[in-house]
Amino acid sequence: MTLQDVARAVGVHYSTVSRALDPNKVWRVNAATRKRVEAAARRMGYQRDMVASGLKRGRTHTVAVVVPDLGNPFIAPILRGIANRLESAGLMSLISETQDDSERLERVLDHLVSRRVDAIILTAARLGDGPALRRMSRQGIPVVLAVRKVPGTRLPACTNDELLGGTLAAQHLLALGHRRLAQLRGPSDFYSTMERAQGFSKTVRSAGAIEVMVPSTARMPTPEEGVRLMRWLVDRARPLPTGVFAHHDLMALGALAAIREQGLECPKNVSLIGFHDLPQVDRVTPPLTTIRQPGEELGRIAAEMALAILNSAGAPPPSRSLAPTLVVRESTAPRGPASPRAATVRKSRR
Amino acid sequence: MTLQDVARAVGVHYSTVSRALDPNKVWRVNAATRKRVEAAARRMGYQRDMVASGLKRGRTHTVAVVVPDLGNPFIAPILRGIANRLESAGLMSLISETQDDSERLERVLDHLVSRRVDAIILTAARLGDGPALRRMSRQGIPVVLAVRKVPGTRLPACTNDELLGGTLAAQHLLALGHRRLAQLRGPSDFYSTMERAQGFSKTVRSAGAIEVMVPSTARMPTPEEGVRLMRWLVDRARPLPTGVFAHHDLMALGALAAIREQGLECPKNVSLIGFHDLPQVDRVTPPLTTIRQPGEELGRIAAEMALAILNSAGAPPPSRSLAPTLVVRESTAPRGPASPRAATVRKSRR
DNA sequence: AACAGCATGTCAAACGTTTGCCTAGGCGAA
DNA sequence: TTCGCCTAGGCAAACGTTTGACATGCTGTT
Repeated sequence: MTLQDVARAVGVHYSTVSRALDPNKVWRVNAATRKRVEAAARRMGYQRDMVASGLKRGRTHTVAVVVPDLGNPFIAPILRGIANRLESAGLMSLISETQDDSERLERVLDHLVSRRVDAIILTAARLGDGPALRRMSRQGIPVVLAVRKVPGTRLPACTNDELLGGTLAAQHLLALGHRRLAQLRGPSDFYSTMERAQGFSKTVRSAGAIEVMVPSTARMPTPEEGVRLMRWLVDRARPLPTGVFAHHDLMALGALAAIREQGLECPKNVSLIGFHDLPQVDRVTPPLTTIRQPGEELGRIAAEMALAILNSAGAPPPSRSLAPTLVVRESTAPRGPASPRAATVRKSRR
Repeated sequence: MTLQDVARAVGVHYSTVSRALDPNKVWRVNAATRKRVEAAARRMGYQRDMVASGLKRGRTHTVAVVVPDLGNPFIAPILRGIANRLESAGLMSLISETQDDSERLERVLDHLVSRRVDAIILTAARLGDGPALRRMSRQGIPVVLAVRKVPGTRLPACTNDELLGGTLAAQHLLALGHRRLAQLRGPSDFYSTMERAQGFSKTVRSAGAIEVMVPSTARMPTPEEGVRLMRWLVDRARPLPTGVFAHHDLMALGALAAIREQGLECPKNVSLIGFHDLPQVDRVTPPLTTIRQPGEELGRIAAEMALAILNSAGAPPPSRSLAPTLVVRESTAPRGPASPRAATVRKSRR
């Protein structure tokens, strides 16, 4: 079923059919023939071959979405935002997972230039991804960053306002009266980790409160790493901070388990605040106080930035950062008097 | 950067370059020239244009993955299984979401034929999707079903063994001594709902226990619908069943809330078992007993079925159903003596 | 010496669109 | 009538690959 077939049926040249079916070229054809062509095309179930069209026009109407980990629940809404926004513009999303592996990212990117995707949306880049991305730009493929920017590149990015996120977390804990705070940091090669940490620390410091530094950061944002870092705090920090900010809800969930495993209670002995507002964290015990990131909107805007580049072929759009919001639930509480029970437990561990 | 460019650099005809770079045709070219071509190609950073190749060969190396709802957490692992398996075979996945809307599915499918995808993997079809799928088959595009089959089509499917899932749920509750059971069913136009319900009912019946029928089914598998159906049970079922099977973890989560809201306790007054083993349901209170479906494997196998069709161009592979497993946690417990507290509460509601 | 057979390359026609350019009328103005 | 303009449509050259058919030169056989 090609233009030829339709043309034969109508009795015109196939180039006429092509034009009749192209909204941008339809003025070149008589209204009456257009009608006939449209009717025939519909009747025969003709569908333009986007592959041939892509070859000729150099536009595949395809955007690659590269994610580190499809299993991470906070990716899903972003993907959704991207896919839906693109679809409404007639583009589709080609997805691929890098498993947070730089070498795999390089392979994937090469493959994508081979597929002549119109643009690449890279979610959750790592700090070291700069060079690979520059290669793409040199090939002329626009790259848009979502979720995490990578410094040292001029790429447009749509991110959370991580600084604000860290600040909100700190402000909340401070407002509850906590004076001794700590954070369980995410992987050190995430840009987001740097900024979140900075927002938090700065706010704590300028309020004159104390931040207990956990020497290590998470290797990956997982519950297991949350357990590990929280255990360090419970084991080594004297006195125990009463307010803790975990850089990822999954880590917070792990921290919660670690707290319990040491005979402590949240929020009685320690208030805990997470990040992302993943689905179901409102249903754990205690329901998690967290910083909500607007995932779907983030994806939508990243897609819009990509579209803007494609349509204007001009200057890259400015980066945007979206404000996260504080969601107060029950894992944070006003600082009570020092708990004798906690003291006992701490002693018992030496 | 085309074959031409490389050819010029090496001093051969571009068709020779094409062959030198194609593993299936490389025997047609001298080892020495092959080396020179490869070197030049690498040096110049040549990447075969898959669009042109796709046009010529009629293979786009692209498989469409159609999902109902990217927000549903049990989709993510499936997507992952598919994407990774396809990628290891050199194909990529084009995703699109239908929002469980049949009309939108039709539009998407049309678009996909236009893109000449090699195959379509449709996850979570609804019972009414048959005709649209038949259209695809007529166009010659192989369709593989994942997660849910649609009866009345001969399409290969990779699904859970839903019958077994329902059976496991019932057996577990029966083994705990429960004699009065109920299920909160999923949407009635899901094939999975039918089978799960049947597996459950049959097992209950043949054990001589009683199934209290909830007259309504969920409109969507959401917590809200879980609340609604569970409320019906608590309000209207006399005496209250002590073992309840929710067809989806999200519904179970809702049911949990409904149970609590009525002053009852899980698992003391009612044992609750879910389905899917979504992430984090082991961290709610009480940790949810559930039926685990092998999501990633399910996706992987669906992808393999698609690949099998593409490679053999012959008979469709047989459908497969994967065995789910029972994951016992703390939302189910042996039936205790009738709880006086529960009785009180029930009275207080009249 | 003639020739079959083989190894290696080149040629050119596809694949289905898009699009710049050309042509054939029709029309109004000079 | 002649000219120029306009509209509508046809023609054919791309886009970058793939691949059957063909050309060339060489080897070994008779």
